[in-house]
Amino acid sequence: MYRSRVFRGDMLSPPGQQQQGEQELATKMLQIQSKRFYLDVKQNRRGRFIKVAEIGADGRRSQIFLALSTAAEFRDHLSTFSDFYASLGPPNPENVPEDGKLKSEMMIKDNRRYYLDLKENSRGRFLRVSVSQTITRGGPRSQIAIPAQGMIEFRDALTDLLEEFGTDDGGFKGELPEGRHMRVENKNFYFDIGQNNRGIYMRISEVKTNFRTAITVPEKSWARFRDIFADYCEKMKEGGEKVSVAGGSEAGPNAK
DNA sequence: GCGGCTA
Repeated sequence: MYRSRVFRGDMLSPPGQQQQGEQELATKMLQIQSKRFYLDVKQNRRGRFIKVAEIGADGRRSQIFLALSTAAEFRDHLSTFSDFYASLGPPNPENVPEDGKLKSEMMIKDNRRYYLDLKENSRGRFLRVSVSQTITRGGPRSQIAIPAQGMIEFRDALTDLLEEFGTDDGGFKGELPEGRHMRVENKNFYFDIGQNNRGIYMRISEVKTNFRTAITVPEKSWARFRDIFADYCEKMKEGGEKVSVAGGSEAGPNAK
């Protein structure tokens, strides 16, 4: 069983107040055995996605993110996995496959790989979903385990959300800002906005007659670049006396 | 009332 809510008003709320322009469009909670799963449909400027959070009985938390298109793929896999699970006999302690993987699938979205493994251990059977290419900065682990008995319930909840919000990831679709050119004395700078499978970026190129170099700045960090730049502008305005810009956590080329 | 073979 699950409970659900849909937020209408939040879709219209100005970006920035929640999670830096991230809106929660709907949420469902399902209790599967000792675990709770939260399925949150969210949206930011990159598009729509579902955050799946697993809360263990002890309060331990892990979560994965799925683009809506990937969530749809996952939903279809869940049907296949639960069919397969239903066809299985009782666990046989003698006949365990390598690493206990009864059935596996993989999904790829941009630079992420999602591994779906139906596994079994002494506690029973479960579907492990793990995500590779994850920047693990002390955050929750990108891996969840759904008890096999709950796969159908999970699929149905996912289906409800996908029926309401569709399977279109949305986000930018080639509507990136125009590039710009700036000339400073004998130097030329170009600002180009691009997009690849890792996301949106700005390419800043310095072009002289026989010299060209460029840096690529992920969209995620534009604001921080701007802040640092602005900070230096301020510092230089204050006068040439004690010019010292607090470095903070932003490391220079010689910092360790 | 869990619990999912590490970094």
